Amino acid sequence: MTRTVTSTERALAALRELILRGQFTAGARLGEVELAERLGVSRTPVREALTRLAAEGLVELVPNRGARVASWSVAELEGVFDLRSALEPRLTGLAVPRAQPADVAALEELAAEMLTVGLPGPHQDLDALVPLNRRFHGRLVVIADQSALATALAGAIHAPIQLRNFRAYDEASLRRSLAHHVEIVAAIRAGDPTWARAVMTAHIHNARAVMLRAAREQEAS
Amino acid sequence: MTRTVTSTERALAALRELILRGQFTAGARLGEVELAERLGVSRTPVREALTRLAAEGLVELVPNRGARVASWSVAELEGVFDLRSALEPRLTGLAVPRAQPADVAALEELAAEMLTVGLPGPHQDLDALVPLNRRFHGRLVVIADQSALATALAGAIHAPIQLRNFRAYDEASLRRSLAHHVEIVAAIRAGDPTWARAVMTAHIHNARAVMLRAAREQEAS
DNA sequence: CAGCCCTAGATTGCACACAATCCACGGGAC
DNA sequence: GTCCCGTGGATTGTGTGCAATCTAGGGCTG
Repeated sequence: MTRTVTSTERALAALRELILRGQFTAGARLGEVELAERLGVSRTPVREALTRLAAEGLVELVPNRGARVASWSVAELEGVFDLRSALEPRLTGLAVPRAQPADVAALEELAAEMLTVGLPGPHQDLDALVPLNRRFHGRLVVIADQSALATALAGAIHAPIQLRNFRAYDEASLRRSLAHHVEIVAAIRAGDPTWARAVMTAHIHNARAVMLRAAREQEAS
Repeated sequence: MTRTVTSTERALAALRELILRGQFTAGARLGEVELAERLGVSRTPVREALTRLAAEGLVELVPNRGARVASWSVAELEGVFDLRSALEPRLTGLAVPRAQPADVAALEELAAEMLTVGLPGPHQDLDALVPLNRRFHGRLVVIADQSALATALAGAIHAPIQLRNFRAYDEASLRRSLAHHVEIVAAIRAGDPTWARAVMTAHIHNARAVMLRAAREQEAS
């Protein structure tokens, strides 16, 4: 009894993955016919996928002029990180009392794996860090089980995709970021929401500093 | 040079207005053909309007089973108000230094008008309160000019539409709510973001208490 | 009589064709 | 040379028909 999946869903998932993986440069035009051919469906599901991605904030939709991959100015990025720092610590705090042992184990494994591929050494692979990071933060959202918060966050977490790799991080910031994940797991294991919230706040502000620096450099060029 | 509007936009605006005005009961089925006839367009723009409204959180979209007017459980409502109390005071604080004299005047007029139609007396008209309230909060969003925050809020502000009239308010709560609007304008005029944030926080928690009580009663029935 | 299957009607999902709109590129006027 | 305007090609917007899917109801089986 495999649930049949509609073309729209496939197009949506495929497109989101393409964008998140950075297959398009920020601001790149997304022609409907081109995407339709590339994904092997007609324009109709492509259009629907595009409007949904626009709602997620991944693409920008201009009437009569089609879709572009979303991009953010430095000012907008500041707003986005401001938002994240309001929402994500709160979400983390809510997740603490709800986390099951399986959740903690999963988070712990993700955090450990990120240490492996994130730190300098033979296993370093900064690109592998991106999906792991997404899964870590995504898991927290699932645990918290707050649909309103989740949808509100969805629009914000995708924002820094244009600086989507971790190459923007200097080594000190990267080590901090990886350590934060581990510490968040520790706080959850200890059942201490205040601790978890605090670390998440630091985590986001650390990322904010890195991203804004990178965005400023990029904007200056 | 009147900007031509697409059928989708008209359908979107019309549908949103219908839902917000409470022309449908919460959970009501929204058939595509029925809406298409009612709005005088084909199914295509209706479908697109529905997906966009789903993104706004006004309708729920189930694959192969169409659209329904969104509804919220008590638990979800709690989450929504939690979210609003995190975002809207912050937004209000950001709006304070940005408000122009014209903005303050507009807010003041709205607050005054709400007093007129809200308080018991010959001019009382609780239904007229709804759009005024929307305009007041919407104006604050415009003034703050924070697109990320605005989109995050958009999903939350529509939530209580099923209890969309102000009849759920007991008189004390209603008086408080109306007074809050006036006081927010005073705080903005004084250029005091802390004051504005505080009143907005109180405003939302006041609404939260009313709405949750109403929702519980409704759910119990 | 309860439960299951199967069919019929209704509804959504998708593709395609045509209409409306936009954008780039020349040609002309000043 | 610069600006304006018109035209052609490309792209998005919309209508419609058909396929896929769901839901309700009746008849069959145990």
